[in-house]
Amino acid sequence: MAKQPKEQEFVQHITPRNVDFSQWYTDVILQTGLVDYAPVRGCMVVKPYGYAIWERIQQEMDARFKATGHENVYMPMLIPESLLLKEAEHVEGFAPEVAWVTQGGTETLQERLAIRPTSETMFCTMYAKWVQSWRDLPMKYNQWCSVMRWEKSTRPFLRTAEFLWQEGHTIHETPEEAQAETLTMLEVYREVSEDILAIPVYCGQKSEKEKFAGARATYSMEAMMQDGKALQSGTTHNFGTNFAEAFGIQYLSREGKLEFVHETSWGTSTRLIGAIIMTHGDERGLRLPPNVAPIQAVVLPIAQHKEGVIEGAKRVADTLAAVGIRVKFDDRDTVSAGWKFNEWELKGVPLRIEVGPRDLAAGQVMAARRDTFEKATLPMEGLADAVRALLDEIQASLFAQAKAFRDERTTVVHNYDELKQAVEGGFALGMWCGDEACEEKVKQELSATSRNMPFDQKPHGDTCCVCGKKADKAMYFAKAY
RNA sequence: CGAGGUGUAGCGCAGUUUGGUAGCGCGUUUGGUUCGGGACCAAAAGGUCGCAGGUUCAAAUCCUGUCACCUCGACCA
Repeated sequence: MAKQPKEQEFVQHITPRNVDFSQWYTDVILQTGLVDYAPVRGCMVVKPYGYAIWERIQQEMDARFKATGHENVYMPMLIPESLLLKEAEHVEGFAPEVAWVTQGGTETLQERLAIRPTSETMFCTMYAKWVQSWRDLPMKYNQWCSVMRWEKSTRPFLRTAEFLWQEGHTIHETPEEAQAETLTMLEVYREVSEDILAIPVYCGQKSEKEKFAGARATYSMEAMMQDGKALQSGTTHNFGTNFAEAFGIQYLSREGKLEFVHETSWGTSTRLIGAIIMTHGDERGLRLPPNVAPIQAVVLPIAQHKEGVIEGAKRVADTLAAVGIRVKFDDRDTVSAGWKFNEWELKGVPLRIEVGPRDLAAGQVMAARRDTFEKATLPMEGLADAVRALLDEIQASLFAQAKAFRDERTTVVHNYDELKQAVEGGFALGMWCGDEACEEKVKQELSATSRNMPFDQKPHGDTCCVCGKKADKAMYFAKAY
């Protein structure tokens, strides 16, 4: 084989993750072609392979949004300053990182326009116009868009100045409905994270200190990365009537009285891609769970210059594609088979299927798993079912590995010493008195933060793991991205 | 945004201390041989040394500024 392909970068070795996790992450995202750095500070270019993963996440999320009664809309990217100023806590929270448009063409604008850091204010403005009666409620809208936050330090997928996300915004008649919506969407996020991305998460409520600017209550799902740090990978908020009061979103109730609506919002972003990388990746690169992988199986003809091999391998690929498996048929003759093995391993394709002359003669194929590197011969007969079963197994195995890692590094702590030790490379679950001073102390001294308060945890005693005072809530603490 | 580090060919790097013709490996192009885990031989092409100023007869090398990336803090999704 004389010629080599353009995709040269794949030759480079990846820094082992246990040596320098940050460098490993950078190596992986660049070498797998997920993203490239943009000529604009803090911005990333999402390349085809990275965008394909995002499209898979979108498909899974969007189907569940529809199934829970939401519709997609699109709001403008520019928000007049006056709108942004209406909810005091909200402005205060976002002001430091808003980018402004001050000029249109050659004219200086009368009122500057914010490039949306989030769209609560825009949705509220429109909802105030659209709602008249209790019969108009609920309104449950979502939008897929990008937002901009002028961040000081950035990393592709984890924190960038502009990022892709979805933001759901809903308004309801009663506090109970709004609360149910907030928790339902958190459950949708958990399901996508665990069932599709194979990322186990801790769901719970944020502390007062950590909640969203303008929210009455914020909930999050927190995933553990392979360096033991927490990644907040989805949030839902119950605003109560905070924004409704600021924006005058009122309706005539069943009793004929003017009432404020109860509002929620919820979001997940391309940060989830960062979570996939840092949860599953290894020394060879990405490991994509089959349910989110743009390519679930790559079919490689082996010794493809020999007669009938390409045709035989193509039939295998077609068989799998016919039952809906996402297959890539790689018959490039410009690189060796060994080259392709390494390239697809780097890109994290869950299953590699080799079809050579000997396999074709024997009526079988060779299947190699990306998660365990195990190889098995599969008979041609009933191949699609066998491949499906293998993909399911890989999906389950990646989740199990991630969960075992997380559970092993989650420590129940009873006092400050245990807390201190636990947040070095993992999560601490302890009782907390609810005092912000304790969070501040942990942040200052241990550079860890409160993550969330689990719903389903029984208290492990009743003394705060930070100050020792009486406590009635459980709280996860961890260093976080 | 604070402290430290890096920026030289598509990629990875040497050269900078002590200023004096721009180097190496991989990749790329062409020809040939190979082909079940990153092939081999031969020839060739490829760089205003991150960017902008300054010092000097002369700057990759010294000075100033600036941008990007990496590490550790602060802030946040």
